[in-house]
Amino acid sequence: MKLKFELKYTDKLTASRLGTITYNGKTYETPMFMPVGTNATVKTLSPEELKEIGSGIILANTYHLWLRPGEDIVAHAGNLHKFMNYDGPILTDSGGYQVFSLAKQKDITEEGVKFKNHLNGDTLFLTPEKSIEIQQKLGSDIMMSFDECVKWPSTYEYVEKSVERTLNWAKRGKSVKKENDQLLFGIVQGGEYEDLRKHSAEEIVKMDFDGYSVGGTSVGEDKPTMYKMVEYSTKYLPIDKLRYLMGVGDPIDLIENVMRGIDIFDCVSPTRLARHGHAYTKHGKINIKNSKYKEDFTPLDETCNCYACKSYTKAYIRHLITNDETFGARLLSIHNINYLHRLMDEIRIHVKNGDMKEFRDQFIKDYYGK
RNA sequence: GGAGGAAUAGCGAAGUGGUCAAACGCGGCAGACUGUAAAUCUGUUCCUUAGGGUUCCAUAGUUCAAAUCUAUGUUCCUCCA
Repeated sequence: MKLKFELKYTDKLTASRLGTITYNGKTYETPMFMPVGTNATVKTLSPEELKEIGSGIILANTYHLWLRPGEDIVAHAGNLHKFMNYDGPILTDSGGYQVFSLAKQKDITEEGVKFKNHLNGDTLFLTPEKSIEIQQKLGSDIMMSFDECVKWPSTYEYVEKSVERTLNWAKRGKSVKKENDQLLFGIVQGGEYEDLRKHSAEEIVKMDFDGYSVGGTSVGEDKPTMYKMVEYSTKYLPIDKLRYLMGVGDPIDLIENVMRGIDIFDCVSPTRLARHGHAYTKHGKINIKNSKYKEDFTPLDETCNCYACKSYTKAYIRHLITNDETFGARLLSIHNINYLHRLMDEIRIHVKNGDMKEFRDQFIKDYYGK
């Protein structure tokens, strides 16, 4: 079944938007946060738990599923939905992030990217065509173009070349796409350079993708730079298509970037931080391993409605985490993803109310205590 | 009763004359994490007023210098009776 996006409302004071995604008879509201399940699982959580906390689209990763179990096995299972038992929408990243996190600069050529398989040392070669072919076999609902996620900072000269390469790759990927229900998104790159972002966005829009991503953020840049990168990108994107900011999930960044016209976000933070013992709360991020929680028999966040907060205390979760008990990671993952989903709920209300700036300022006071 | 062996920081364990406040691991205390090579990684962990001070079972020695060598004692382990 095909995923459909409808823009419902645009804020007058900011670039914030409200919309709906319909898929498989269900409607999801945007702006939305998407949990990451790289390896065809949102680490420690079942699909039922994800639905319980209100997850909509979730992510999976082309590169990792290509290596294991292999796209053919997923295809033999039916598709990714059947393989992992998730009937909500699934978005696959193209492997573009692995160009940033795994490849060396010299491994990147016009043709594609050479990887050293971290599992057995094989040399692998991923191209834009190959990435789309794998994603088609995986059967995700939203496929991403294969791009180069450039490290920050990078020189203008390097980013300029990289943008051309990513545009080329987008075209090549699109050319092998079959006519089916899968959507394909283009990705805007261009580093922190306004004219390169503009060029990247305008050219990618000309290719007419089903939606657009802002890439190349959350690679170590400071927040003002990230926000600029987003602004330089979204202002050249068509209003009626979904806009996805890749890899961003810090609570304040969700608010700031909704205000800059983003509809959907993904980030590993809630689940990784959970496994490392951290919880988002109304009053900032806490480290449950800190000894001050040893005898704290209150919930992670008094204002939270999640399963972990309804039934368990900080002291107990601390005990689980310090003993490497998986249940602790699961409780914190439930809590953190739920926190981001509830934050998006609030954001939607404030977009509708037209008071996003006030909401942002109050959030900063509560979260950072200033 | 006899014969061997061992005692090192919170725990385990290296070190067997100077480069030793003492490797390493665990535990403890903190920190980082952004389209997940991440249930991972980093720092720190005798005391300190930051100048130093006090350590390697105890005591007495040898030596310019001892965790390291000697003597005695204490405790523990193994084997034999």
